[in-house]
Amino acid sequence: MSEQETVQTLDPSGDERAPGAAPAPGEPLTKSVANRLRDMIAQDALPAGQRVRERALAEQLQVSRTPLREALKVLATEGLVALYPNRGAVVADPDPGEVRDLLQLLGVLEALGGELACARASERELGEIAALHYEMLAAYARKDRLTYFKVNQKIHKAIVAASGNDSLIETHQRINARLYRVRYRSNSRNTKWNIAIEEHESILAALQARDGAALSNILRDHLGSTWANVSETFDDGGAGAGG
Amino acid sequence: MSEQETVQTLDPSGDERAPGAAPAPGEPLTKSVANRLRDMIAQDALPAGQRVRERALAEQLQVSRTPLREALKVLATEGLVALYPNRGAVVADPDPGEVRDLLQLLGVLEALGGELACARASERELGEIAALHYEMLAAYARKDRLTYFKVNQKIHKAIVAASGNDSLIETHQRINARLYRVRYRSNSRNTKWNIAIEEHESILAALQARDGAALSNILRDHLGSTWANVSETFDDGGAGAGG
DNA sequence: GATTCGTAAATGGTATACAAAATGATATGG
DNA sequence: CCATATCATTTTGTATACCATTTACGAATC
Repeated sequence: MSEQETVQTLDPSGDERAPGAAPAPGEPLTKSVANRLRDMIAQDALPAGQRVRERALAEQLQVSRTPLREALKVLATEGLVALYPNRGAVVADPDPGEVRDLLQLLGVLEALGGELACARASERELGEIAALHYEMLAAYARKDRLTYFKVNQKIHKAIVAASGNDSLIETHQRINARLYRVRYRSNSRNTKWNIAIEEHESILAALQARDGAALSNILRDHLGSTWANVSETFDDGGAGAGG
Repeated sequence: MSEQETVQTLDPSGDERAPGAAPAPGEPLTKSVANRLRDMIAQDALPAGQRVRERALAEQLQVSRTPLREALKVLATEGLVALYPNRGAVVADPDPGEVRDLLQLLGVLEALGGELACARASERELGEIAALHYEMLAAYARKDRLTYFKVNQKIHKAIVAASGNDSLIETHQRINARLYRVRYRSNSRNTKWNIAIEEHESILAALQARDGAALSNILRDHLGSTWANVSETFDDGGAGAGG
């Protein structure tokens, strides 16, 4: 029960919005449904690899098949589900190689984000990131893995957001969403927690020094460490880890 | 007339496939329609900023509104059209700032692609890229801007493809598609053609030397040059160019 | 003459109905 | 007992119909 409660608060966007069926007025159902599906995937209400039955899900969400199908097309474009012609949709279940590729991609996205953030971020933004950093340290001290994970996500999101590059921000969000579940799973088993903390100290230092080149390198390496952790959570120990 | 003929051969995918209404058997209409819409946008059959009338376009494409609407949702997710609730879809018309952001993003994507390509590309792949390079030089010698543009696109696509990172390849393709029209327009007016050629010589040299770090930097700078050219094609000379 | 309000036409949003394909069960033959 | 073919059921794909919202046009009023 408490497990369910905890998971329900998971939110890849990092924003705290009502997860229930509270459609914004005037908002198209397709968009609302797509948001709800993303949450359901992040929370494992739609587990990876599971087939999606349109009628059943439409009934569950209290909408017709039309907006649900449109939403599934959107999620498929985002890579969160896979569409098989005449055989429906399946929640994406990335294999180790794909996760590795995505993390590599995320690495350069965050590297650019950090570089731009150093050049453009306001003192207000840097202060907020520092605050999140200390929030994260607090969660680490309490060994509160869930809070740590959420705050950690917020930090990386905040750094990229400070870049001011909207296309980068959106792409980063998109790729990150595809990795959300895998990273969440990895977070609950990660044994090299202290290393991640050390790297985050470097991140904050470079950011506050506005050393874009340094931050860029650190962030890329940091995502490399993430792969090292995530790959351990795969049964085969991480096929394709070499490179 | 010849202008139309020329434009009809434009193809952001770089592949030579039939542009007409030749739906693959068993392929969902949504996918087919989405492909056709992408082509129409690339070819200016759907000009940037133009409103999309669902009923008229559905009739023109000989499909019902349902698959067309699903395709529009996909294109909107890709950033090729903008959706306004209850007011329909408009073909995306990126402003200078957005183009600059997209090129910056494309720069790091290609930088990663080049770095990985140096490490992983087969001799066969390197040979093909070299061949494309000389094709490009031929087009340059003939001052054949259209061929130059298409081959240039193929080169960059081939480099990223040689990275072996599927997520990177797809993301690159996605971002590139959003820039296609703007870059095509820029290509036909570009006055610094020789600079681009010189940069491409460096690209090929670094690639053949498998110098990933060098290629990475060159590609990022190359996209910076692209922005320098593209920004000139905006009426205001490129607002937001500073940074 | 300009502006505002009202009405009508058009457009997008959603639901439903129908058609085609795939899945699974069952029966039949080896 | 297993393999295979056939048929019923289920599910997806597409088209159409209906409703809500927006927008354009015109008339009435200030």
